[in-house]
Amino acid sequence: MTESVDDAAIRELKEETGVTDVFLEQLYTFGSLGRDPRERVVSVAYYALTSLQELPLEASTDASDAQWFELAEVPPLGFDHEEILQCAIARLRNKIRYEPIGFELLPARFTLSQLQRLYEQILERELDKRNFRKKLLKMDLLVDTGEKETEVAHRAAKLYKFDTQKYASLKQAGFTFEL
Amino acid sequence: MTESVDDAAIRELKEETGVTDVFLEQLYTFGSLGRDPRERVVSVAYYALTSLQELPLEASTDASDAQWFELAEVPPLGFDHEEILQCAIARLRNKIRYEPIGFELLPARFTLSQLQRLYEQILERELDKRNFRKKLLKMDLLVDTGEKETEVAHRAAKLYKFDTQKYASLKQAGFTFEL
DNA sequence: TCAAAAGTGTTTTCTGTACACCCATGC
DNA sequence: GCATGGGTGTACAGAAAACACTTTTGA
Repeated sequence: MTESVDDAAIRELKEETGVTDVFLEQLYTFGSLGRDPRERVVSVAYYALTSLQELPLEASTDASDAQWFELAEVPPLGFDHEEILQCAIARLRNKIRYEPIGFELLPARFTLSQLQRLYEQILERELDKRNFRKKLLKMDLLVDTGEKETEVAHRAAKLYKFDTQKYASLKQAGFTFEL
Repeated sequence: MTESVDDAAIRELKEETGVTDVFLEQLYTFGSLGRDPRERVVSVAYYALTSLQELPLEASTDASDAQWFELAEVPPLGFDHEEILQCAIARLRNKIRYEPIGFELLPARFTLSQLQRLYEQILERELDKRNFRKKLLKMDLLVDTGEKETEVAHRAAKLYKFDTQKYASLKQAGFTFEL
């Protein structure tokens, strides 16, 4: 009674996974009859995006019931939770095409190849390396941090970060991020 | 307890406005504290699209509290209902660009000019007549009904209808409607 | 010196945009 | 015959797509 639905989502995410300060957005409200055979339940589902590399330690190591799975390896889920998951994936696939949410799934500094692999996995198709770089760099929303990868057994790639401020002001002015 | 949230939306819409059998979609769930100062309320909002021309008679004439307004003439709304309305408009503006929901706001048979005016009003910018027609007809989703407008004081325009079947199968095959 | 991924330009094709006039109809 | 909106094609520019080799680095 004293907590907004958004705040409840933030709290639950933290309690179950230890994850805080990430992209979190309301997904959909599931309200069909019989989704839980025990009683009538309406669920306001949320989804969060974060980078595995930036998970808080406790999230990956503590002994809670929550675990991380590769999408292809998610075990059978209870109730209508498979439907909810598919709904979230559909949202991500749509949204990533016209909003820069891909960056939420990467560390703050990332290489262009990481970014490209991310898009390829989510969109489930291959992208041309040169065209991909051309397009993204032309938007002028990626900042070269001057740093490079370390501990790789090949030529080290430049690390970029996403210019959130600049995106916000461009968006204000009617610009649409589009891949 | 015995009605799904979707069904409740369908029922409410009918009770308040007499409108049935229209596009109806869940919009967003509003769950902040204090949205209703009297008590804690979580609202699952829905929005519907229909053509004024196809409204059932009782909807426009009966003496219920519900009324139709031009968007620019909506009076001050209670609680956070202004926010909800803006959310619906934002959804419509986004969605109309990549899904064929504009047709939900027109009669089953419509002219290309009607369609263009609709898009211009929702997107709030002018479109070029020739380019608009070229693009839409090229998608091959509009069927010429062979009929024409009547009772107009100028050359009568062809009436088209949207090919829902064809769109469904194209969509299946990966096609995306885009304006 | 080899393996592995980083990085880089040009050409061709397609798509979007700009633009102006004749046509049909009712009054 | 005139006012009103219906209907049509072309030229140009910018974006998307196709495509292959050299560079850097650690092992």
